[in-house]
Amino acid sequence: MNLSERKKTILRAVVEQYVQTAEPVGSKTVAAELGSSISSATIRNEMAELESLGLLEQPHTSAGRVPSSLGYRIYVNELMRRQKISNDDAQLVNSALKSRTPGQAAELIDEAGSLASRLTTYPAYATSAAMGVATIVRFDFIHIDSHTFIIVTLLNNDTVKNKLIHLTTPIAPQMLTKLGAVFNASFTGISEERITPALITSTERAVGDTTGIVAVIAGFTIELLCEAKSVDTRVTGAMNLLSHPEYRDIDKAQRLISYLSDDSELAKLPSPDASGDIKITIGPENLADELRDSSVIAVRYDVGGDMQGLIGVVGPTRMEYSKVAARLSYIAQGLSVLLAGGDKLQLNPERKNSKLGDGDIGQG
Amino acid sequence: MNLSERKKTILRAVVEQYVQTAEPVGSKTVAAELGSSISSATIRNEMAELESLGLLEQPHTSAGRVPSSLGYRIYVNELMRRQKISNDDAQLVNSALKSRTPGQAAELIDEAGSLASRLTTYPAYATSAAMGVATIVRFDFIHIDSHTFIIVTLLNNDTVKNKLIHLTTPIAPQMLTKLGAVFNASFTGISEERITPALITSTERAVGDTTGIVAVIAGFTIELLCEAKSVDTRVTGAMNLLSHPEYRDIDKAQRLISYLSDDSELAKLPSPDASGDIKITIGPENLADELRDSSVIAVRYDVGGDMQGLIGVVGPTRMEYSKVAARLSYIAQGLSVLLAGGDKLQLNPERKNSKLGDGDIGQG
DNA sequence: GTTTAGCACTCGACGACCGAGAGTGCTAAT
DNA sequence: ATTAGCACTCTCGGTCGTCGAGTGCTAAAC
Repeated sequence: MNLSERKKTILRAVVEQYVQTAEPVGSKTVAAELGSSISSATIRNEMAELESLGLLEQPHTSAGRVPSSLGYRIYVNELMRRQKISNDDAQLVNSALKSRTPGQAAELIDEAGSLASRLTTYPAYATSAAMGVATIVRFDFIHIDSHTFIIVTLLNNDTVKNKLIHLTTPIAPQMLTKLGAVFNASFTGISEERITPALITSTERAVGDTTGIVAVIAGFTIELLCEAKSVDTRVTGAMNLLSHPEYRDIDKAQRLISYLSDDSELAKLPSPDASGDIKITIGPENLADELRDSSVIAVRYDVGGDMQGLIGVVGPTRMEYSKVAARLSYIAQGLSVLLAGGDKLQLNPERKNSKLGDGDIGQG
Repeated sequence: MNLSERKKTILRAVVEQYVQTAEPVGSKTVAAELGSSISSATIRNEMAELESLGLLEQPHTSAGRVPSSLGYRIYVNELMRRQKISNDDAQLVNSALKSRTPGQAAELIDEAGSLASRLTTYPAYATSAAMGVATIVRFDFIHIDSHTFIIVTLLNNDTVKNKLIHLTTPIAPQMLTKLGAVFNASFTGISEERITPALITSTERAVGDTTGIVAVIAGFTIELLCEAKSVDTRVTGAMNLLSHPEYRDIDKAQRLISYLSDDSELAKLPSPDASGDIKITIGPENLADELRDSSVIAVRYDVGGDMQGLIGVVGPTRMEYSKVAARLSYIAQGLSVLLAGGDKLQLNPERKNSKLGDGDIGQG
């Protein structure tokens, strides 16, 4: 959109003022804002033109102007000044993320979501990092007693999953050893859909299993791999909505909140194309009807390999886009570093209570 | 409280009517309700007496009556008719609880909380079953490669926890074996506070550890045991509040919601004394100021041994106490059965995809 | 003595009305 | 092209009066 420099200045002033006060802004206010280099009358003319261009709207005659969603779009694309996250907030993010024990990816992501919602005062959503293809790297079967053993599996994303199995019929330790050998030979490095009934039957024959234990372990494996592949989305701080005037209408707030609690809908939320990218969708740009007068800001974080996730917030179109974007990116960046950086344990004989990964996240 | 039969009938009618309509109920309405066996004038007199007894209140002259919290108390103690859960709802609970893979206690409890909130339309809270004393039954260390190994621990509540450790300095498989022997000898069967620095130092000396690896494993153990002992409370369906007229006032709703998001406050919520018991606290009976005009219904579930948990809902004093209590008990009962019933795996060569525990919950 | 019909009274809810104030668009002067 | 001035418009907040639900009281009926 080709706007005169003055129109841009005015549009920016209107947006920024409105974002702060949530009330239609009039020509006089803008004039004051702009240091009275131009009179309110001139601004009135300009604002009328901006309105006919579809960038501003009037709630009613004799009210000030409010940015239209197109207006916000122009603002976001061309007018917005990039903001840096404040030191205090950066500190907060760093310490919150680091307080989580590494290796607990899911919790780390939850924490990131909660941070996002606290730092922006909007509901936040975070999806767990999904991996392209999940496989098992290694199986171990730990014999506890004649009726009990533990399955321990190491996945290709460096997480360990286990399951305690109680049996009604006894199982011999030798059988477990045999199972271990066979599973490590045939079930490692393959994706979930390659664990076929045929594979299971042939494995049963190989170890001479007539009890169905092979099928149970295989079933557990499939479950694990599915779970590792699936993204699940968590929403935090939904009630933050209530503190914003556009959601004073309880029904409106409730509609949005219930939309946000629907996992299948959540999956359709906009997502940026590249890592670190910020995707902003404003009002009617959103596909979902429920988001027609809300905006969504999402950033992507990557975790080496082909794992990646999303973290974003939902709020009124009247949003501090710049601030929110800065904070989200910072959190996403921190997540990437912590998740990808690995949690190599630096042993240190001096210290008694070794704590993990003290690397800095580094500000962006 | 000694009330004439007629007063009881009237009080019950007022409570039940008010619970349904959320509007002050007048003498005429009660008369209609009671099949016009008594006139509205008589009821007016009775209601005036009930008011002077402190069981009813008038929002203002010339409005109908509303139960006072004392009124609700009498209703709950003496007047309420026990309700049974509907078949549909019982079905819903059964299938929802059973859909969770057993052994995942935390998820099961989450599901129970979510059920409670859906079935009652109020925010629900559920605490994980806490065990009196947590100890480790067994350690296993799985050697992956020279710099990596897995800690697998079996706790006395039959859960398995693991952690993947990446080292910057190599570790020999023999060392792991030695560690296994020592940890199983000295760190099993003891509670967290008995893992002292002295014990750690002596263990380090016993295995000849100069790298601090013993301290790391001990630290992990302490963390685990603390985690196992701690109860954590989850709240679900907080936004359900919004659909009830007493929380139309956004600020009021927000106050309560933010109260419910405070873990330390949550711990103070009322809890029943015995398993299966239902504890109902009405309005000002609640200790917390934020709950002064809300009611809390909580039921306890037990899981063998000394593990137990809580599941409850928070809502306006104008609550369908009977219905809510019935549903909560049913859910708690289901939880108890599923959690305590153990998840013995019945092997069955016929079936390919063995599923677990199909026992019925049984209606109560 | 208890119950009931009748009636005057009270008080909040709802809608109409009105003035104040903010902001606009237009016109004419700079 | 900009600006001062002005008439006009529309919302917001307050006041006022009506309406209706519900009460308490009194007196009659059972």
